[in-house]
Amino acid sequence: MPNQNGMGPLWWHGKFRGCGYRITLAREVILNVLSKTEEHLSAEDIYSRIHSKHPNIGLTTIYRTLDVLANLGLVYRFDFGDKRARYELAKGPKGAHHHHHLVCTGCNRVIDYTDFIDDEMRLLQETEKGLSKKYNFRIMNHLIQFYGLCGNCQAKE
Amino acid sequence: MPNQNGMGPLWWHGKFRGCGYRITLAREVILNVLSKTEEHLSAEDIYSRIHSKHPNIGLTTIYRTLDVLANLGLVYRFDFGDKRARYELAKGPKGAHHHHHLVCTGCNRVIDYTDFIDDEMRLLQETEKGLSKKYNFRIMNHLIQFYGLCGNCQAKE
DNA sequence: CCTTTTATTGAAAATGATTTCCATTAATAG
DNA sequence: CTATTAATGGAAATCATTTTCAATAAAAGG
Ligand SMILES: [Mn+2]
Ligand SMILES: [Mn+2]
Ligand SMILES: [Zn+2]
Ligand SMILES: [Zn+2]
Repeated sequence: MPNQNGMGPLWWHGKFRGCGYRITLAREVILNVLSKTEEHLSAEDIYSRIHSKHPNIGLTTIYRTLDVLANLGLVYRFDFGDKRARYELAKGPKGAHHHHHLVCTGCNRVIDYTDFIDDEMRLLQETEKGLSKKYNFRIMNHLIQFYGLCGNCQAKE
Repeated sequence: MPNQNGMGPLWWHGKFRGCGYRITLAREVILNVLSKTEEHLSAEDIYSRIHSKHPNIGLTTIYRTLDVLANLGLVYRFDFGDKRARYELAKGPKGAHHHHHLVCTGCNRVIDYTDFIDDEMRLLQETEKGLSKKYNFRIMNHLIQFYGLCGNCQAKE
């Protein structure tokens, strides 16, 4: 069983090696930051969380690494309307549940929710099946977001 | 009944006036372009479709107008992953059906679909109701997109 | 119509997230 | 340990979108 903590090959090393990618400090550190938060971090967010301990890891590398991770399907990239890409781990070793998002258009807060996810998934699956056939479209992924006002922002109305 | 063709107050004039916005040529023309296409146009797309006939309408105005229209809810703004915002009329006088999108990650083609929309809407409504209560979140809008490969791009695999 | 008020506009400059360049560094195969 | 070449960082470039500001033109009132 692949190690999940201290040393030894981590869960993602295999996938990396298999694709010819090298295991580097920057990549370790970036994945580490992502696996330790519930938030939806931007490239700069990650940079600033890393920078004090690893002043030699540049912002450019963060961008490049996030690109690699997104292509590998290890992270999801989102657009929550604040003009910068935000990322979350697709599925850490913790096995976080699949979820969707509530996005507040007032303050840009993002709430993860898993309620009704089962019904959603069921519908999505039927829909995917139908659409794949009708449009000859191979669906790989989906995005569901609700936009509105969080409690705070409703109060400020 | 508000006029929909040649002259007389158009369907959107009321909404505009009510919000203190003025009716201008640029706005007429931009809404006109949007109402005549099935495509999901970017600001520049609109600019180039207008420019030969109205060389005096600047790109800046297109951006500003699209902002106004989006805020009024007359157009929807989308991010289909090609690094530029794309727009479609929310509901022209033609009363286009509510729909969602299939987005090809290979060639960026976007397909409108309305299949299963009724089931989707039913689920969305229940979900909205549940989420509103649980998270005290007032949902105003939703986004559903499927990502994958269109027929052409599957062939190129 | 004519005048006044002020929203709207265009052109140019600024912005800011993301990318690209390129010389240097370091992961990995042998 | 050495060779190969992917990965990196810093500076410069990109490029969609926004801001600035002086000029223009809707709309309201006569
Ligand atoms: Mn999330
Ligand atoms: Mn559409
Ligand atoms: Zn809020
Ligand atoms: Zn395609």
